[in-house]
Amino acid sequence: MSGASFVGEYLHTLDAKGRVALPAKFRETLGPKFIIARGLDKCLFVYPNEEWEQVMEKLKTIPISSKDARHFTRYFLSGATEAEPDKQGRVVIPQNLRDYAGLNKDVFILGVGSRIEIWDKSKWEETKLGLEEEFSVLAESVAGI
Amino acid sequence: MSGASFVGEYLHTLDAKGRVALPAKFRETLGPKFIIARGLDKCLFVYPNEEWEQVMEKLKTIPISSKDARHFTRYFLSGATEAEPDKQGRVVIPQNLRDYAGLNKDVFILGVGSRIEIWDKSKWEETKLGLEEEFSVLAESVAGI
DNA sequence: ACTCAAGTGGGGAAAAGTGGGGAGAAGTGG
DNA sequence: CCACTTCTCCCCACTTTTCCCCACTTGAGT
Repeated sequence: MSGASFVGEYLHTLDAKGRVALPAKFRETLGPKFIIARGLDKCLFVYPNEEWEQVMEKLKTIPISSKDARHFTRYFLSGATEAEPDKQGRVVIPQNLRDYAGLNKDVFILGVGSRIEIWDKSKWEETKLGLEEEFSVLAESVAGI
Repeated sequence: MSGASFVGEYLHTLDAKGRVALPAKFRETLGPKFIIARGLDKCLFVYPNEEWEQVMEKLKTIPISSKDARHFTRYFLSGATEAEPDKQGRVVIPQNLRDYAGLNKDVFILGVGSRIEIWDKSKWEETKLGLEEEFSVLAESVAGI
């Protein structure tokens, strides 16, 4: 059932107009319209529409009367954007999202199963170094892989 | 099905006449007429008509016998305005609402799912700073994203 | 070596956002 | 009831941003 399944690591560039080309391999699965939002660990999450619907469903169940919930929803949704790529397969990343993820010229685009992530190059390289060491440890704690 | 779904963050200006341009992306969904009301956390809520109907439905279910409820309803509804944008897509924000939200020249307009919010620039920036730190914590507790 | 697809850069038309003038309606005082 | 002021709203004009399109570069495959 669960639709998309992205994998891979791509190094692309953010041009002067704030655009990045999405990896060709991801385009078909993403479809003509999708969502870019603030993600955990200061990267951006890119969701195909179906995945986004599910996230929205969850958010709707949250009562507006809880202050934490209101704030979370506000922050999360105001930091999201509906994107559609141009003829060359590029999307514009809005300024606020670029700031959030600290994106400079070079960015990594990662396939992470049901979503895609966009990272600043150096930030991902650092993170990755850390992960390499922990990898086997993590594998055990996460699941019985 | 579930109607509107606003996302994004836009920095616009309130001009000398008390007008703001609504983001072009929101206009179609909002339609030609909509409601602006006092919102929670000292910002303004903007609802498309359908969403407003639902809010009204909820209010009706509140027992009039509760004093808190009466006060809330009174305050909430008396501060609401029906707005329709001019040819340029701008709406006038009445003085009482401007006061309530402490709006100055620069305002942020946020898409928050079923509604839009209007914030004074500096107030939202402060609020947002606090939220950035809590984001990962809230993400876990609120939704299993 | 040639071809084709993917990624990158940039120019220019169109749209979005902003500011302000002026006619008409509404409110106020004589 | 009329004259005056004030406020609202409709429209025009300017600026900035967006996005659509064309062209170049690189690298992989045949």
